[in-house]
Amino acid sequence: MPAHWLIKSEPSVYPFSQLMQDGRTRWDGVRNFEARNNLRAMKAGDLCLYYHSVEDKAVVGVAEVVRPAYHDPTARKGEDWSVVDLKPLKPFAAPVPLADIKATRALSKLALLRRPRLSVTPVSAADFKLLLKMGRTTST
DNA sequence: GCCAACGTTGGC
DNA sequence: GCCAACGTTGGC
Repeated sequence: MPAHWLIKSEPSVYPFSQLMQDGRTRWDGVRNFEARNNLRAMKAGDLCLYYHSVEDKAVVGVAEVVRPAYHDPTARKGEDWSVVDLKPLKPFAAPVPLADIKATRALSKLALLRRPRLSVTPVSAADFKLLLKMGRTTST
């Protein structure tokens, strides 16, 4: 059973469409201890909801972890940060806006709502499934 | 080890 | 563009 996560990116920095074009990317630049620890808990095959912060404020797709955590080559010398490699899986047929997530009682425990500044958060299997459904994206 | 100051994030 | 929230840093 793969675990589920939600990762955030500002679309002006690295949108999901760019991940689609690239086919694969190194998820670098995470500089928060808790987010880093979440990255380190990821396994190949885990599924990540891709959330666009700031400009879109919507979940826009699903990505898959293709390489588990390794040292972030963009970290300053001596600093201990991690990255994973991701590939795009599916764009949402209907992006799910933050406002809809907030309006959905069943999602009230979602870490995105409770820890809005954390860039890598775990998602329960049930919440993941519901968000896929809200995004009208059936299979991964 | 506490806590004030600072920087960053991200919703509004 | 503003500002609240919060993680991090550094002086004491």
